[in-house]
Amino acid sequence: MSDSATSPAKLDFIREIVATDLATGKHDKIVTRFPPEPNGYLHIGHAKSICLNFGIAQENPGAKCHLRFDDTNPEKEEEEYVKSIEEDVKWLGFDWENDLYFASNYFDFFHDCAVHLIKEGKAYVDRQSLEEMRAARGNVNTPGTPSPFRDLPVEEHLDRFARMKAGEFKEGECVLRAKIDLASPNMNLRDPVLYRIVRAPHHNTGDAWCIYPMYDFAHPLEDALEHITHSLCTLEFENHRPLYDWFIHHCPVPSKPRQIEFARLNLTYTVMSKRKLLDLVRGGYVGGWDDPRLPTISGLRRRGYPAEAIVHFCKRVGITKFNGVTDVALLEFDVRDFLNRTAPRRMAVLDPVKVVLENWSADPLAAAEIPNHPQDPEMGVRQVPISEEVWIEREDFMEVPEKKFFRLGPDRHVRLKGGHIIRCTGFEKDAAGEISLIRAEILPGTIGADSPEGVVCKAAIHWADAATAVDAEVRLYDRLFTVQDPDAAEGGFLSVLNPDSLKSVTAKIEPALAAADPGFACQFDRTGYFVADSKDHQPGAKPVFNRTVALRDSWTKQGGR
RNA sequence: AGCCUCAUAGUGUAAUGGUAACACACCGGAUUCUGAUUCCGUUAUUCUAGGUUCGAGCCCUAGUGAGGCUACCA
Repeated sequence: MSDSATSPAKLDFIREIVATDLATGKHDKIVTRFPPEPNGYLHIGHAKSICLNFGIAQENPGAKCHLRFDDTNPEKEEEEYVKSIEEDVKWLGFDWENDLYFASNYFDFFHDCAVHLIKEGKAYVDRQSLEEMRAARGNVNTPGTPSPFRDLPVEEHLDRFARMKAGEFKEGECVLRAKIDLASPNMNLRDPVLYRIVRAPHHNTGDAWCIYPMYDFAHPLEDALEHITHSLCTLEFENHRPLYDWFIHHCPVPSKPRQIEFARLNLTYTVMSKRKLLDLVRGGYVGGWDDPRLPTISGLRRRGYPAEAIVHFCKRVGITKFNGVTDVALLEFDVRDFLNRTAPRRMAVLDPVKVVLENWSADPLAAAEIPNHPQDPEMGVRQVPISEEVWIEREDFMEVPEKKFFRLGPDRHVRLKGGHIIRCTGFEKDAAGEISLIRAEILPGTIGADSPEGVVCKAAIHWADAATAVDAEVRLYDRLFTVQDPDAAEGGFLSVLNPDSLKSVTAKIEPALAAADPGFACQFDRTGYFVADSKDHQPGAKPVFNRTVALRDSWTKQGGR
């Protein structure tokens, strides 16, 4: 991976700003942060943000990136999510070192800032109902109208806020709002809510608090407290920036971070909404957050996607303000590219048909010596047992070969990869008309040798020795969704779940593959490779893959993507 | 509708105001004991209309199109 995408030559607009701030002396040390809310598992979209924030920290001497949990809403957040997020960030290869923070540890500071704003006459406790507030906010065409509580004396708001904190009110009875501009064309500035009452245990602070700060209020304060220099977030927060700056300006904060927005990652055929992923998990449509059909980091990990490939992909898609949809083929290219270079090969037959080598004794071979990687000799070779009966892929034989079919058929030759060239001498069918047995003869002396004069052998196929192959459950994964915009489909996104996203077959796998991992199962995805799904999906698990399915796609030229 | 943001091959991105390029995808060819990989090649791009300028993808104006905002979520 040493192409231009990873070289420092190109700077995206955010890195450009960082470089300028360094050059002009505005900052001498850069601090970024990745601030997930622990309300679900991380997905490939988060990976883009992680690579950006931690990437900038890695690229600039003395810079660092914090991992901060933005846990200001106790109703949605759980400890399980905190753990999974830490694990996923680490797995991607990033390190926050000692800079692990929780917004919930700043609750006292947020509260002090709120009191400060009230004293300054810039915040007030509103006792209107939710509906009243909504109506009074107006809409994009009509300005809002002031709450009757807006201009009560400061002391009264101070008292009221203290009683909110003390738990004297019910949920929804009152909120603390900033006093900004009810006529602003930017709805975010129409006296946004700062604090609301939530009676729910917090994963970190328990029941110490019954009032919780809103994102718009808390986030700039969190950034300032941690001396974040560049607070990078997605485009939907553009309209929130004036508010972000307002809080930085009016609260007693120790630094002045700058919010910069970039486009979130959208992938074709991929649902990235946390809400929808939650629905899939809770509804039992998938096996869990780490189901390999999900675009979660943990799902991709189980699917066999290497972290390096994901990171490289994130660098390649770049950082802009253009909200587009990236073809998932770009991601798959990186996965293929990485696996192709690093994964040792093994053979497995997914849809086996037995071949009897009738003249086996003419040139018997105890074990075929097969390279672990076709281009990398350093990966060595392995001995694959072979005997007079082998399994081959059903689709590697055609009773009546098509024009461009190069593999086995009646009286045709094919190479058993690493072994002999064989010639088909006959076949049997079962009652259903399916091929049940293929008869063949080996061509003695063809191991490690070119085809003899006059023998046409244009393909090498994979196989498994019938005597030693192990039966293994192989799961075939395809995309979970069949269209790229599930919302557009009738009946919501669940109606476009791909029924073929998961199939299971019993395959014949070579002993070396079976021995690699006792909990072994195989997966196939459209990247075209088998990858190991060790059941405990250890970060270090080495994927292995076989060519079979890699070729299936191009053989059939199936569209369907 | 008001405000904010964005607009470069099919997709994602590059290009101090100076020859529009890279990757993926596609198509064609060569090599190949994986129809993979590798290698070579083809096709195709600045939303529209004005303006500034010797010169505009870049600056200005208007239009068009797309996304965001009208939560006691983040």
